[in-house]
Amino acid sequence: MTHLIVKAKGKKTETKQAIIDAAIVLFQMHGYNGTSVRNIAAEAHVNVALVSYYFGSKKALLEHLMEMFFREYIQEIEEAIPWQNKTSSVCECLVQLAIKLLHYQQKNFYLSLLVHREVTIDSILVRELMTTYLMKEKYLMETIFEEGIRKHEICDIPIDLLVLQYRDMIVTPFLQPLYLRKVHVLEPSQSLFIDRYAEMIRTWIVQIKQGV
Amino acid sequence: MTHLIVKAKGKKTETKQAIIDAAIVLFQMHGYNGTSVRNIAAEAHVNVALVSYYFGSKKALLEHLMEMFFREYIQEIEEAIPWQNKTSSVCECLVQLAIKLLHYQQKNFYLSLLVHREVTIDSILVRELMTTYLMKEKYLMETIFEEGIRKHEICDIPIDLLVLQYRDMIVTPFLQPLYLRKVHVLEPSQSLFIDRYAEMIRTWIVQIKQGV
Amino acid sequence: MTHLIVKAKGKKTETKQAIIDAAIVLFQMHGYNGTSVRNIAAEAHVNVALVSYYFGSKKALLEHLMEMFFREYIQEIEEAIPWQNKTSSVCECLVQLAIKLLHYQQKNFYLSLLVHREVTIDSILVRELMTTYLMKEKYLMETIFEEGIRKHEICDIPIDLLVLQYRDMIVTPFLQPLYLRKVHVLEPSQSLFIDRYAEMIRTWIVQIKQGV
Amino acid sequence: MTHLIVKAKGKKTETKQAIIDAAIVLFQMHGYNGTSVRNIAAEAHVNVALVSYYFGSKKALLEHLMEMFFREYIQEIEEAIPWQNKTSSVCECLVQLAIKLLHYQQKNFYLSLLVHREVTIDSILVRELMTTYLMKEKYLMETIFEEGIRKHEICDIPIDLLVLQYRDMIVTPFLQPLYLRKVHVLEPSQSLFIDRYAEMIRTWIVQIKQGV
DNA sequence: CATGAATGAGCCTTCATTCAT
DNA sequence: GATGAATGAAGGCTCATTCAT
Repeated sequence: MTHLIVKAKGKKTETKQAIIDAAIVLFQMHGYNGTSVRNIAAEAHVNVALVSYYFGSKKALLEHLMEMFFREYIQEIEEAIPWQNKTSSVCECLVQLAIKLLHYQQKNFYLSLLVHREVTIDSILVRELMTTYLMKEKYLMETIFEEGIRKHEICDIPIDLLVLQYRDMIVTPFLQPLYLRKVHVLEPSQSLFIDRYAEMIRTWIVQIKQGV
Repeated sequence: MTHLIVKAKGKKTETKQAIIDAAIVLFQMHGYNGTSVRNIAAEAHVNVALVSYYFGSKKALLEHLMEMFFREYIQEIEEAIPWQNKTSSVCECLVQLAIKLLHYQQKNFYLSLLVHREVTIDSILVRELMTTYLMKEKYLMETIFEEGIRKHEICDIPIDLLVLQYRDMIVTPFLQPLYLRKVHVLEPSQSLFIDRYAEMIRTWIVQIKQGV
Repeated sequence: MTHLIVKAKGKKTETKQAIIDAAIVLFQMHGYNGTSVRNIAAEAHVNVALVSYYFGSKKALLEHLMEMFFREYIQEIEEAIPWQNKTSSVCECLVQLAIKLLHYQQKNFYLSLLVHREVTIDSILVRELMTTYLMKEKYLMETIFEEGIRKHEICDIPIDLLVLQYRDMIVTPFLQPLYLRKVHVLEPSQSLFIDRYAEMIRTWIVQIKQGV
Repeated sequence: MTHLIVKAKGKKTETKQAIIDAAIVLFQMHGYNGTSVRNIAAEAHVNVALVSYYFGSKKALLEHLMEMFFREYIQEIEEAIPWQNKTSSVCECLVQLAIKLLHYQQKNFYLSLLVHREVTIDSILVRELMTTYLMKEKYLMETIFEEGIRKHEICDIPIDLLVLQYRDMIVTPFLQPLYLRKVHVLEPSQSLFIDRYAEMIRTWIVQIKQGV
């Protein structure tokens, strides 16, 4: 009896996950509006009606994916704020955070792609995500840079521009992977990529450091 | 007589332009797949069939818009290569080019938005644009940086990463304007924005300059 | 329980059949290109989308109908080849086959009409049907006439022309029923028609018989 | 001045003829409903609006073509009735008429094709053509057969069936040319075809002759 | 005579979703 | 939980025709 329920629940989770995986791949590839619920169901080897059944609607499925992404993304940042790692310098902390976020996005490659692109479109959902997660992201990053400036580790450049540039470098590989791939022959999904790319970020941080 | 001909010709151009304008606004707002030909026709106050009549298909209309954008965009870069402006330094040239491209994108605000986002999706068209225009963009930018390094104006940092970062800063305001607007309270479409943003780019260029 | 399953299955078959019936009537009446999917759906009292749902496309629906017709049509011929009815003469066999085929077409009156007319238009589908079914029809009929000539029952007239003429007589009432109806006041769909028309075929066969 | 008018008129006829020719080819190939006015205009290298201008409507163009065909077709029959050629026998007259009509249709190959197929569809136009031309055709042919029976040249077989069979043989090559071409490897548009095919008709006429 | 822009209706197909089973 | 038939709206596009030039 218990076994049956567990199995049932297992099957439920399995189906739900299959839909999520399929949606991530297809949304990333063809965009939200370019992907049909039937495409997703087919890719997931699942009945069409189950998408509505589990997620309510196609839109709600997208929301679910985006929330998934941002929740963990923000958590990664929170865990990296400097006063939690008192030993290291702020600059080192910025480098480590960048690397963490790059790894997080690489691990969730397709999901990151779709989220970053879809955030580009103005909609109620996106505005909510902006105020909920991206403002928090900005706030947290600002906090780190402020700490760096306070400690005279970092030049006194306007903080918002520092954050903008910093975040940009972290996001770009997963917003324009096709550009990197085709034009720069860089493959953001490859593990070696981050090593090289982090070097660039490190260089940038060195440059904004207070000249000795 | 002449007047009549002009008027007649004007009507065609007028309709075509109305469709283009409407398409730019709507594609930018809801994405290509989120915009219907009927939406465009309605926005342009024009009969639905005229979209097919003038552009062949919705897809061809998008292609037209993208080609429009890139052709002039590349031209702006070509006109800015340093040995055409012998008086100025390479670094100054890079700043001037950045400002030019920011202005070009600001002038074609919605068009830039839609192009940058749509280039994010893998498709035959996008791959063609990549090889036709974006590889040229990269080549031209590389040429400038190479000149800078050759002249010992710029630190010997890997050129591809310099280009990547440089282009990033130029493109971001028009790829993620919503993020800038909502999170950073910056309005990339405002003329004041460029003044401030250019300052950031200038700072970055100062940082990659060969220390004296 | 069984009842429910039967009913469920019945509903699908019911809808599919309604579409088929409606399509036959309308294709026959206004031609394939003169009939819209909406016309068919309306005639079948069924949602428009179900035509695509069950048959994939309007074209595939036509193909389905034609295959339906020809499969059984050829089977009727195969069952009538003389050495399966050893008792009767070849000539009698030809008469019987003609009557069988007339009855088959009369039973599937509208279907026959549409098939024969649509076969008149050059297309990939039609070419396939030609090589798959009509060449087989020709081959089978030739075999019968050959047997008749071998047995000296039938005059030694070129076989291809015999087949052409024979098939013609069988097909015409269902290719030009309007002509028969309006000009000759013959109604090929009436059961009496075949009796009379078969007499004509019988006369023709008597004429090609070896004079005693 | 006169020259100009003549030239203008010549151009008019030229355009009209180009449309007619194009329409015949395309209607024959893809059917009336499968051909668009734009297809015709393109094939004729003529502006779209001119089809409506010269013929009023697409339907009227079809009517024009059909009338064209039937008017001359009937005339061919009228010129062949036996008492106008008193020297020859009725049977020979029937053979000659068949050959004439085959030649007429071969000369107007595509036109014949389209007319015969389009007559297959029930419509007001077709019903009019039936009563105007095809009933006359039947009447004229009956007259000839009656003469043959009266003169004891032809067996006393029901006249309507004789006419049906006779007309059938004449029309079939131009109603089902694809069938003849693909299945029987006969090319009704080739001049040699008629020689062979007429032999078949001759044989048929010999068979319905009063045995001596 | 000829043009081509414009129209509104219609084409076939696909959409996200619902519902009875 | 899962199925697949069913729905009504909307998708992109083509149609025959008109009309100002």
